[in-house]
Amino acid sequence: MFRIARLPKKDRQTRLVQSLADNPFATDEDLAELFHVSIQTIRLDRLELGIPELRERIKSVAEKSLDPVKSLGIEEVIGEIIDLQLDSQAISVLEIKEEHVFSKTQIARGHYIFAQANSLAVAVINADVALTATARIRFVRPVRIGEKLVAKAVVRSRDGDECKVRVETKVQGELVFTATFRVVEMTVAQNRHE
Amino acid sequence: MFRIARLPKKDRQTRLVQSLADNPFATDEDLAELFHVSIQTIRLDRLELGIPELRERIKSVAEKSLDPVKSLGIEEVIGEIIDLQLDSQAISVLEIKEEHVFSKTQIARGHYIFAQANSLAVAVINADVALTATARIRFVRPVRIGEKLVAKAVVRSRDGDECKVRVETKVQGELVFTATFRVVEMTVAQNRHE
DNA sequence: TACTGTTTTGGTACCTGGTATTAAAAACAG
DNA sequence: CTGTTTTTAATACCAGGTACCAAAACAGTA
Repeated sequence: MFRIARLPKKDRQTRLVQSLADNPFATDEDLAELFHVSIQTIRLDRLELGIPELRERIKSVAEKSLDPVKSLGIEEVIGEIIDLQLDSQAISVLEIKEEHVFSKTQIARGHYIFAQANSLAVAVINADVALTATARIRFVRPVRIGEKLVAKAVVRSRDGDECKVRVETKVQGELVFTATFRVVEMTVAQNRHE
Repeated sequence: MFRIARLPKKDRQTRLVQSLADNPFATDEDLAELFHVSIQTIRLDRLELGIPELRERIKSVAEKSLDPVKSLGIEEVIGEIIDLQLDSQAISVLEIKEEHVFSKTQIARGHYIFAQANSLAVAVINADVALTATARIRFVRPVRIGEKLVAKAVVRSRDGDECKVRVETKVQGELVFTATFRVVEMTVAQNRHE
């Protein structure tokens, strides 16, 4: 009888963490088989690593998914705003991932690029409520999966409750998209009809 | 000693279903207390109603949330295409739901309206790959939650691999958004780099 | 009132996937 | 070869059940 090669403790534990990360549903028994060790060893490992038992793991996944915060399909603002000077300028970053591209070509769908620019244009306006009225946009070159879009919005002019906002989106300094938005502020009175 | 009012079986069971719908984490014991009956009664009820035990309920919630299908922010095409005549015209419908609006005002975010129009403009083009090059768009009036957007795209002109597509979006016949896209077809040769 | 059917309880044995603890065996290192 | 680390084993116990059986409690009615 020959025994199967076992990993050293350290290695096993790092693999265990990985393993549970992409399959939180594994029981200790499953893991024991996977690593060719006894159930007790797995339990010791979990103890040392502070990993909770199966049921707790599943529960926490379920709780997260039921959390109202997450369930908003898209975040409040598309892209992460990293600089914001109200009524002046703002910058946001968006990394193009699999869910943003055409599966056939791996090229980003235009409306995500637009969404980043549009939500930035709306966010930069110093008003309770701001809505896009018109826009002229240009896709300079296709954007591919993995590229990081940096959008910069600048408020160009202001006339009463209307602003012109210019947004330029670049990938590593290279211009890929431009847009000019006319954004209007709205009084909440709008809410009267209903 | 007076006993607390109990519901008839039928009522209890319908309430039980509701109760578990908005809190799948309740144990039989919790439910027994809630309805002032014994644990066994709850179990009989679950049996009759075909409701699985706590752990299975939690598990299924967790599985759903880990399902790769759900995690795609926006669907492949925004809105449901109900008519499509390639290179000529197309129509899609999108109902504005909670996830599409600003929570403060219940008004639809511009980029969803744009996304519906943009993906329709791209879909109507009879080509392997079509990308938006430029667009001029106008939001005629704000769109509110619950409204059904009907977008109609018409191919206006064609010049080699470039098309002009006009999209008008209406709610019950009332114009709320217009856009003119310049869409280009792409040869897959684009994929050469990388 | 006594009989009958439904509904509710109670109790027991058993299951899964653990925790907690103690102890022995094996592996490895100096 | 001894000391330490690592791995196994064994046992008692827990939550939240399933499956099953029998005793109550209640309601209607002949």
